[in-house]
Amino acid sequence: MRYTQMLLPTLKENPAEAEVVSHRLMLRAGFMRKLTSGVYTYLPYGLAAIRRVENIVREEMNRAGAQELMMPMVQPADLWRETGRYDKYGPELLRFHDRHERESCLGPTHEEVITDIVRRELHSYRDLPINLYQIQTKFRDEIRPRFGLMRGREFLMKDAYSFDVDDAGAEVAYRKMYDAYKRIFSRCGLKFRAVQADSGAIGGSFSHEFMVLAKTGEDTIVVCGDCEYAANMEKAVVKIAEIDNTEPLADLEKVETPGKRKVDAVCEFMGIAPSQLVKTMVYLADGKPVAVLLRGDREVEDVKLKNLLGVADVELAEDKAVFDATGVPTGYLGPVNIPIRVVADQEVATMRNFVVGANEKNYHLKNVNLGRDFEVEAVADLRQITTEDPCPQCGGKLELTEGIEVGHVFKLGTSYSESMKAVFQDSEGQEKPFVMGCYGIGVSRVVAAAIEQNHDDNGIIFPVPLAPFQVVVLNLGVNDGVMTEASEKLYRELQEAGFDVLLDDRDERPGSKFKDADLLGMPFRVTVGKSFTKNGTMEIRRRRDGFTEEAGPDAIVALLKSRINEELARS
RNA sequence: CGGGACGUGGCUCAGUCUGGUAGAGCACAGCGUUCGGGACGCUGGGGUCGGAGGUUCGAAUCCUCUCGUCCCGACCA
Repeated sequence: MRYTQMLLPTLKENPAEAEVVSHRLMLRAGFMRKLTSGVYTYLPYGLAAIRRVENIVREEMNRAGAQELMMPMVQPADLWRETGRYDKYGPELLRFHDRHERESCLGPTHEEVITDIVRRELHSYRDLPINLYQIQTKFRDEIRPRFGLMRGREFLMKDAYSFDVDDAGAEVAYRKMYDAYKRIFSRCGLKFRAVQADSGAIGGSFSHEFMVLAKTGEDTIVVCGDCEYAANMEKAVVKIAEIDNTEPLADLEKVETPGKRKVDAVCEFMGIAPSQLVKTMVYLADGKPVAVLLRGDREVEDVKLKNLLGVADVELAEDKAVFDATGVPTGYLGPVNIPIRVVADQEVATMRNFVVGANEKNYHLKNVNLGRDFEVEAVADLRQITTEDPCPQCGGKLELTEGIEVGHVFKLGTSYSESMKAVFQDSEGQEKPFVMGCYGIGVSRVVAAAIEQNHDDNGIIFPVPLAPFQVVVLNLGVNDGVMTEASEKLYRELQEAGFDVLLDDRDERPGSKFKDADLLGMPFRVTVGKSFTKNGTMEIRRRRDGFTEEAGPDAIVALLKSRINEELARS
């Protein structure tokens, strides 16, 4: 491609609307332009990057035995009513009426449509297993679109759906997709982890999120430096050391602690460590107060609490709500004779002779013990994991990192097939619902994530497999016949050698061309400039680290080829 | 939906408090010089100041309403 013929509008300045790196760089590098909130036009350069991801996804899906099809974006409400989701889905589902007043919606996902197709066309166990996928634009009317392509309302997604005769088959299908996803993200040159996700009511371990590791991620994840373990912060299992605490139980003692409400203040006043104190946090679980006990230096993990209590929502109670529920001001709460439900983090059960609030203003209790002085309704893992905790799988050292969810694999079971009466006959002639799985990849989000993970102050640094062009050739002498001829020749030769190459043939000053080349992030740059005039050599520069070398016109194609292969071999 | 900020030429912004005939830089067009890390000079084109209503002799500026965008939170995967 010639730069002079390409719509590639780069911006010198940061657009005011973009905050995060990928968003900023995608606008600056002429990837896309916004039409309205969360909705973008993909310009040629951005589309080319998306196509790279698409092709990798397509190849690996096909390799895994899935078949591509394409489903409609406009879907009838009745289909969604069959699964009850037309009402349940919420305002993210964009609903509208067509000219005949038929209720319709824009597909945010396609379980209903695919299940409809399969129930119409497949009737026998002989047709199974099958895995169908599409790469298509989805629309979700997000509450707050943000970060450009990271959370748009319209986005490109690959979604696959598997249908099997039984659970065992579905698990095989799941595993195949899990493996395919690992190949896909590896081929994209991304650093990622597959983390166990909450599989909700279905249970088991059949839901994984694929997270690209990058600072701007929307989720915090815990990864082990020594093994493969990775989990969402909310789900990370805290494994506490087995302590055989044989410290003798001491007598309960009431201590005056005037004005000491915060953990630190109480500890300092009493001369103890926060690890010897148990704090009492009052939460409203679906509006009803529950006290949560945990060690003074720990934090409650809301999701774990929510799951334990089996409620839809938990929130930390305001001071007033706490007082209304317990008659005690915050800061002096404790589990002894508290009038509300009490649950405790597992760690509390290993502690002895600890300090708690006395449920009386300006007093705390010393030498309190679970079982002797109070009882709790449940003991469970309720706190946030920390980097001091051991890896729950191998005991290794944990790290916290941010992650961007780019893929999700999920075993669905029979919930959709049952509600939509999608059945087949098994080998004994029995009617059975299909056992389903669904598998998504946010294609446009992968591009954003790749940029989040691969950039520097000057712009994007594309991994070779995702780069719209592997090479940019800068002709610094468009008005110089010799340089232009050499550039054109190189451009042709590189194309013939199978590269995607951009020839910067604009009549611009060298500085502008260098800046744009860096911004656009192609892995290699070849400059035909003054060193060519002087001694007949061209310069190859690697975007990633600035490594630069010179070669003559006869050697340059071969050299570039080997450098690119090196890059491909790195990941 | 709560909290905050902002809408002025294609882009980044000043001007708004204190009303008095719309500015800068970049980009664009022409000419000249320049040419290996976003050059310089001269000339030029381009703006219903998001929209509507109001106050006023006079509104980008003050008031009311409205539309849109971004950020934080809740929400979602």
